Amino acid sequence: MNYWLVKSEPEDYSFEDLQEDGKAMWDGVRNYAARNNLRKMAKGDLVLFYHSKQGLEVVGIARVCRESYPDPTEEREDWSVVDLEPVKPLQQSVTLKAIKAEPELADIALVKNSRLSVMPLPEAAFAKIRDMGGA
DNA sequence: GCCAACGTTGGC
DNA sequence: GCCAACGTTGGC
Repeated sequence: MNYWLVKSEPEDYSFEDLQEDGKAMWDGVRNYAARNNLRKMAKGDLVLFYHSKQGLEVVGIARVCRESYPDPTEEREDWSVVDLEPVKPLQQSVTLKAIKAEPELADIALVKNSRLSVMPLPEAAFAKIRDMGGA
């Protein structure tokens, strides 16, 4: 089991949207590092859902319900998608500020590389943020 | 709205 | 293969 974090602008697609939809095809990733991370996801892996731009906080937990497959909206280029389903929202969202205030989270990509939209998380970091969120 | 950080493109 | 120019992301 691996752990991940994905970003989405809530104006574009929020965790609430994922809950309403029941599942979502995670398309639109156009960054090779992020794509390669998508491709390493396995069914059942857990994913923290982060709201970028507005919110700047981890708001919920999702799960990979379909492993990576070629992006059906893209015919010419080699991009990938996965399907995600909601697991549950955090009781309280965990802000970027709170994450940055935790020394043990100082090395995660969310802090180190603010532009990466799909990133792996060490299990300990996943557990820490989940616990901070009361889930 | 600004701009730093990062990734990509393309000329050489 | 290098690197300057450009475009995009996302925190502030």
